[in-house]
Amino acid sequence: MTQEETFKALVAHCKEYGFIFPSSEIYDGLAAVYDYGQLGAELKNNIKRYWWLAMTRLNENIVGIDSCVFMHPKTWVASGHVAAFNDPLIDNRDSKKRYRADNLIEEYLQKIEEKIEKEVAKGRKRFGESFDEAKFRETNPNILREKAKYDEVHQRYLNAENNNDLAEYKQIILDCGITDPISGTRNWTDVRQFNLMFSTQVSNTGASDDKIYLRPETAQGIFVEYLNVQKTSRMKIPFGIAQIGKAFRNEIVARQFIFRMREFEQMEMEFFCKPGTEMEWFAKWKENRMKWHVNLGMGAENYRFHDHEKLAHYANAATDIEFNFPFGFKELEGIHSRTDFDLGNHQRLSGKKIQYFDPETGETYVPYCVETSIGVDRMVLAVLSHAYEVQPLEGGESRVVLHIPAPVAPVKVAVLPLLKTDERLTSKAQEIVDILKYDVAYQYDEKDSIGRRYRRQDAIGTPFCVTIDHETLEDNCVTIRDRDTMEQVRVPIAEIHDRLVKATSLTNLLRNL
RNA sequence: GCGGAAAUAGCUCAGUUGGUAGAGCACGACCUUGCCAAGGUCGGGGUCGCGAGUUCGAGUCUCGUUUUCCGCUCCA
Repeated sequence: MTQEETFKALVAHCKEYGFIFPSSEIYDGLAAVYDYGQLGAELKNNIKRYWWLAMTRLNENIVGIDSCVFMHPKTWVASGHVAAFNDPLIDNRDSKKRYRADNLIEEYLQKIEEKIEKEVAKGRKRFGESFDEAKFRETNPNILREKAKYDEVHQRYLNAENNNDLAEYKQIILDCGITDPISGTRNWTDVRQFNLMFSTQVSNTGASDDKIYLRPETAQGIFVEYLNVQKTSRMKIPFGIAQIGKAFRNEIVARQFIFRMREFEQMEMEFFCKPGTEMEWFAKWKENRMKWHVNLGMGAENYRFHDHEKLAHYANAATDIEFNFPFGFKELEGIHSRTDFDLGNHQRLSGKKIQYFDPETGETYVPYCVETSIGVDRMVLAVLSHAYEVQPLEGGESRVVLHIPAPVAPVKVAVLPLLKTDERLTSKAQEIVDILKYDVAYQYDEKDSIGRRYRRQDAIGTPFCVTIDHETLEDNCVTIRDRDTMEQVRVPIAEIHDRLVKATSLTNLLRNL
């Protein structure tokens, strides 16, 4: 299978076995929205737990919070989201290219200015020393014509911008005869606003400006709670605040399964430090985060850093951790040095002092911030796409197996009586379930042949199968079958609890960090 | 958003020139079997994505629409 076919097979597999479903499928689905099923939810929760414990328990100076999707509208003015993502866009049907409508008009105006300057230059050449530029500009008919055109279009453009009048943008483009620089045609679509942020309104204010946004990132929840957390936790710089939560972005094109969804989940940590030390922390968190990823055991060669050359409006250093997805190396996590951009802007807009008094040096400053930001859904996709294998077996057969790292696998162990018709075996199996169920996610299965049951567990990534056979009744031992090697070992029932907990809990993963 | 392709049972698919919707797997019951997807019998499950149109008659032809995939585009 090609990588593309494998990816399609994975998507189908996720649906068939209850990991991930297209949302609202009975109504034909909703584009780029997916629901997590019974197994996907367990997998996702385990991944979140791994991150949360690695952040908040392994670092004494990091605490976790849970802030709301709804935030005061000024938040998004402070963060720069309102200003940065309101572009009116237009497509040319012939070249299939998309442009910012305002840029097209500005370029047109610029060309008029150039024409005027050209005319002025001509006049200067013609009249030489005696050239009166000011008078020439006021009297030359060519210039006056261009100037009038410029003023009219400019005024309409400003009005359109102020009123956010999309139809007027298009009318200006049509009236000015602006053509596509590539196709040279005027075959334009309507102008559309692609605002990144979803909005809704709170209805109890009665005001006309009661629009609020669904947060496009969880980070701002951390920034606006910075003062509360810093004071109540008695944290001293440097310290961090972690959060897991939903975020919403109205992507123009949301595709590639759960890689880019309009509703998604983030795990973000903002680490506050003294200005001037941010590059040290940036380097430390790069290393720390990469270690967290590689520690999952999916192969260090499948990760790489990608440093940003073009920096976002808030950053003075930025890198991505990319993962080798079936469709290539793509961003899995971002690590940004955000300076004091966010806290500084919140201080300015809220009028609240967001400053830290350093008791050791006696300095007062707005802390700098290093952010680690990872998409939970992308992490789920990384795990699933790495885990999926159609493995050839002896005799020309094959099995579909998910090599999910045991500590994040949705089901850790399957308890299987060899025969369902022998009550001694099924009751023994129930005893084993009772031993395991408080600490280990399990499935009990007595249906179909033992081989078929093993394959079913392989398909959902269960790392271990415990099988109860007739010998068990004699020697109180069971076999534990390994998902990846398909090998079996015989183990006393008294040992299985500790053995399985050790092999599947997050604890050992965390110990290696 | 533009262009191309696709949509039939839970899954993978077949369905002839337009003429009574099928297979395998899966699912349920029973029989047989028992360590890597065994066999048998019986059974449940589909307004053929949705909506119009053409036609005596549409899974099949036409148009629209939704969703998915691919390419472009976008992605603090």
